[in-house]
Amino acid sequence: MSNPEHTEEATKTLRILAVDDHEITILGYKFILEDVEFDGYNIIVDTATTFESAKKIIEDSVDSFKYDILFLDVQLFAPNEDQPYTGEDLGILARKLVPETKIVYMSSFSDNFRINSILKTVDPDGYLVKTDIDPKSLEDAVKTIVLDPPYYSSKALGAIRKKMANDIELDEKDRKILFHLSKGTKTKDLEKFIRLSPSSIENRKRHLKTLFGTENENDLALILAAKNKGFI
Amino acid sequence: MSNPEHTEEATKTLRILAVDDHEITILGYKFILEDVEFDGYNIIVDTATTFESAKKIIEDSVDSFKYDILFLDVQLFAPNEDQPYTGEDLGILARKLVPETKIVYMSSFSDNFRINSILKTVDPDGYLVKTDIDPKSLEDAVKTIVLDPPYYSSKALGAIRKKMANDIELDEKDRKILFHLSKGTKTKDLEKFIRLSPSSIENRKRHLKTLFGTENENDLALILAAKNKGFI
DNA sequence: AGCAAATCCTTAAAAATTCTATGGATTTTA
DNA sequence: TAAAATCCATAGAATTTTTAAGGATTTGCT
Repeated sequence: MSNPEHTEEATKTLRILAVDDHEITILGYKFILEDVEFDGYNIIVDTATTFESAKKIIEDSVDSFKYDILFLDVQLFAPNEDQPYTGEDLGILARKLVPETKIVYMSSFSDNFRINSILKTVDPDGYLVKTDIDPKSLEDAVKTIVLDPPYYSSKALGAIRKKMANDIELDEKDRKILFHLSKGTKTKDLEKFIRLSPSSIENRKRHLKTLFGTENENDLALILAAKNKGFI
Repeated sequence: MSNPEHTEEATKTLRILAVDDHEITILGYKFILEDVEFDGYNIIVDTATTFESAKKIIEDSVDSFKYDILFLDVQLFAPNEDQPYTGEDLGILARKLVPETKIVYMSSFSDNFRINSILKTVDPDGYLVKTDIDPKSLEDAVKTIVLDPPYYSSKALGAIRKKMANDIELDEKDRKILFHLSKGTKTKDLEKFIRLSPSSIENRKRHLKTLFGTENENDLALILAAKNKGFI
């Protein structure tokens, strides 16, 4: 279990860093979290609104106190301004720098592809879909994450459940095909993202359609079925 | 959501069938569950201690009232008396007969292989490892399962987390090899369970050992590593 | 210790699967 | 309707998996 520096009984401190590009959201977390009654802990919430500033704060913390929990927004930047780094990258970085620190993700929607990816690359101690969050559940989350992780919010659990219940097995190339198709990439352009010949891509697409029970239907039907089963 | 037959406001009834081969365990559930305060529901717990009796009760219920929740013990029988049917079979049956009924599993230990199998074949609305259960968590479980399933107890979530965080991909044959090896089956006897030649099995075993980082170690090291990552 | 059984490892050929290029039919889009 | 994109079938190439056979090593048992 994470072990914050503290004197024996007096006031134990639980240090949290919340990273979200919306200032107002951060204020919400800070307001709720610093109010949580939890086993005599004094909860302190620091904040950051950009990848760079969060990175700096975490790096600085390595040699002094370390944070007990990191709350990371999955979508650190607006999708159109193509910033190179996301919340996922920040989590990967943090795992290296401060492995004992618990990491919790928050995302606006339950994007299955993203959830699956983060569960593999970061294996966070918690995953909260924002619409699931209210003061009480956030409090539950903090306690569970400290005492007996992981904590997954209801919608996150829904995505995980779908994935676990699935007996369709896809390899990396299949997943990439589905992902890029769902982003609107045209079949003929897929070869730029996936190291396969156009005809192989077509073969795999046809194979995917039989797997998902959308034979002789178009690509839209395929990606809808894939979404439905939690792959995208 | 499941909709038990009840008159408008008066007393809504929540019907539960608990199946476990240990009488004493059932009494525990009954005692706790019928005491739960839940939104004006009157909770009734019926019980069964064998596969056959449970099957009969469920079949009979199809044409009258239907149960809202089934609590099923994973290990319905002692492992030595090789009864043909397990809690998993009962769940599969129930899903067919009464698809609206919520199904919850309880198991004595967090056997990853079993959990993974049940999550695929039955996709239950809840999975509780018995050592995680106390009156409060059981109450939470019932409420969550009725209102917003699924509910997975802490140790079950641990197993699920391991699985989701894994990037090792095994096919059915690999999984069978691991499973039978872990049961003590000798390599030369594996071919009776898996449609492969002895030399293929050896190849796959070697491949598995590299995947799990136990190259040049014995089979025990392999199955320990596989257990550790949640595959067995 | 010593024997037998089981496991481990290599090699090489057979079998199966996947990839690829090509050409043409069909559908979608502008 | 013309052009572009998608869909589908075929067949040879490339890759991976399976299989058989041999011997080296380890394990289990008396």
